[in-house]
Amino acid sequence: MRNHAIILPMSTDLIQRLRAAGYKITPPRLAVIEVIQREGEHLNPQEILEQAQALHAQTGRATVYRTLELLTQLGIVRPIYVGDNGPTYIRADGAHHHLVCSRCGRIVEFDACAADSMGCELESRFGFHITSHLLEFYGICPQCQTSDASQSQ
Amino acid sequence: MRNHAIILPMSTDLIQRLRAAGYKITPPRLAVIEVIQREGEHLNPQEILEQAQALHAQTGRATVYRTLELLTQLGIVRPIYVGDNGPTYIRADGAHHHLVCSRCGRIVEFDACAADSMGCELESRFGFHITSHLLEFYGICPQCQTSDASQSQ
DNA sequence: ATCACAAATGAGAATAATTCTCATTAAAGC
DNA sequence: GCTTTAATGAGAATTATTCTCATTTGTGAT
Repeated sequence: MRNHAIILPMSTDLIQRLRAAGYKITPPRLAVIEVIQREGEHLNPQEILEQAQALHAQTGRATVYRTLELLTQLGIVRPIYVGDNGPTYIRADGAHHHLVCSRCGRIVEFDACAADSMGCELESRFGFHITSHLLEFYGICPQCQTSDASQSQ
Repeated sequence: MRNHAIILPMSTDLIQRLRAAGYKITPPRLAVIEVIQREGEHLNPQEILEQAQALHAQTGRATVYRTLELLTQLGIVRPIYVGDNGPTYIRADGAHHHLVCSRCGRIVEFDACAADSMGCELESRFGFHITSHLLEFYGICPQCQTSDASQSQ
């Protein structure tokens, strides 16, 4: 039974990176990568499993965890924890900017970010090759400011 | 049996905040707060439990979770996820700046931060009352840059 | 100080999330 | 096509977290 039947219009460069690092190109890995490439942001392991299974039915849960770990190692994806939910995965390039309410968990995303310019300085200062960043501000949202102090969501 | 026996040189203002929000001041809560005040950063729930039990022996695990949730709601502490470990708790004031290696998980902390100035702008733009922030850059550390691509830790 | 009441607690059960184990499969290079 | 070895899926095992419920204990009123 051939599984190559799935025609994935995958970004070939990611496959190259996997292969270059000595990893095999397998249907479950392709499925997970495809899911993240396509749907992208903030999927949790369960959701990634489900969507990967839509592409490659016999994909197992353990393999999804293993693949996410591998892709994280390779700097392709990254777990992110926002609010009180478990991890969700995002592409490890690009930036994420959140405004998080400590009281109700409400999250606002914003764009403009002074951090971009900091990247260069840090690169030379610490020798890191920086690929992305996360900037989160915490505080109390307008709604929670006006309502009673001892409430939730 | 009186449990008030524990003399805690606690910052009274936190007690005030708890009381003001209608919560009772109990030995386990005092113990957890004391642990975080004193030791402060990056303790996980297990460690917080152990240290709280050193202050108030009969403190239960569930209560630690409940107290951490409460303190998070009140904006006193905040869970933080760094590397592949579970949550650890930090005081919700002040800022945290990390440089995280995607490959080996190495973490470098840095100080200077352009984000402070952004806070004001965001406050007026979104109406949040901002109390702290987290800025994390992700990339590859010097050590991992020089070593082979397919390695870990 | 005592009382009444609701909130908070501890113990352990229940659940959910993640990791491990191991026999089987299949990708990659020859 | 054949060999080697990494990768896989299934489910067991483990770990972390939440829930349940009977009991205790702060708190404000008396």
